[in-house]
Amino acid sequence: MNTLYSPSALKAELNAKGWRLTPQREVILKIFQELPQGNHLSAEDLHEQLVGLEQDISLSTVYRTLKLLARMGILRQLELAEGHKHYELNQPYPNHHHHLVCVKCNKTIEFKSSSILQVGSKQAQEYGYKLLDCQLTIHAICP
Amino acid sequence: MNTLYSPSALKAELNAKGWRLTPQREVILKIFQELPQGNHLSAEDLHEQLVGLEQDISLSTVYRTLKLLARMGILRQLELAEGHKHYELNQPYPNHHHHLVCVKCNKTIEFKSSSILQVGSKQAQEYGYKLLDCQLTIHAICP
DNA sequence: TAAGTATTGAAAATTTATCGCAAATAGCCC
DNA sequence: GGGCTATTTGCGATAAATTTTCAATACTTA
Repeated sequence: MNTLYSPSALKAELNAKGWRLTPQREVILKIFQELPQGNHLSAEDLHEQLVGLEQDISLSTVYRTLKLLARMGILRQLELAEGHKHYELNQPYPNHHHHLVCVKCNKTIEFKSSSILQVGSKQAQEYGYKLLDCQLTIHAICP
Repeated sequence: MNTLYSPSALKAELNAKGWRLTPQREVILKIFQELPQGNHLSAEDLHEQLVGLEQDISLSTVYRTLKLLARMGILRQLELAEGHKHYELNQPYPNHHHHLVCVKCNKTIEFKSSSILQVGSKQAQEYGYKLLDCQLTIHAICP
């Protein structure tokens, strides 16, 4: 899984696969890196933030970039109960976490568990897959 | 999590919350109960199966029923990599399983892990949530 | 069995995400 | 640094998935 990405590290990783570092990609990654722990953004959320920052990035590019960064393992795609995908930075071990979601009110609680990442790594390894992300999602109803 | 639902058990569970047992809901649950292990259906898939069975259930009702049964904890909603939601029966312990998904080719492998369900139950309990479902999704790239 | 409310079907509307194409630009080589 | 080429962007159009509206129908309960 990923470590912390400086712009140049991002560039290296992109170029290694024939992709390019663009200002749009850099800005989007920066936003996720500066997002407070526990926050996550949908494509629309992100687009609005960018407009607020006077960074004019089209919605298409937002979608394309989110997909790309998730496929690189830099972002993780969350499927919470909101009906659309959310994204957050895919952080390595000590910050790696999972989600407990109330399907009624959509409230989401983060929690950590070292054993889950172990199970995930082991499974991926067993089948020879390259691990990108590993997330436990608990659907439940809050009191 | 759920046990096996007979039509009358389904009726009881529905009525307890002011909902009704309809032939549509009964047929849809039956289809999932007879689905071979490892299969899962999208709303469209299910609708096609129903048409094939000469069960004329509208697509709206299919969507509504899938959502309802998932919220009751009878079905689980899977977010694999296909771009639309899939559903399967939410089975208790010995059949409870998780998914390893290749984000490139969409191939999905099921695997079991008793420890994950334990982690999930513990977390839900800790916050006083009523557990509906608990699934580990591993995103990875196949060889 | 009748009353009252939940549910259904059909079509329209929304929401979410992708695509095609021309213009812009990052990376690379000299 | 300037030019070449392939990648990326923005825009609008489009597609796909899901929800909503509303009148008609059908469960439940008393």
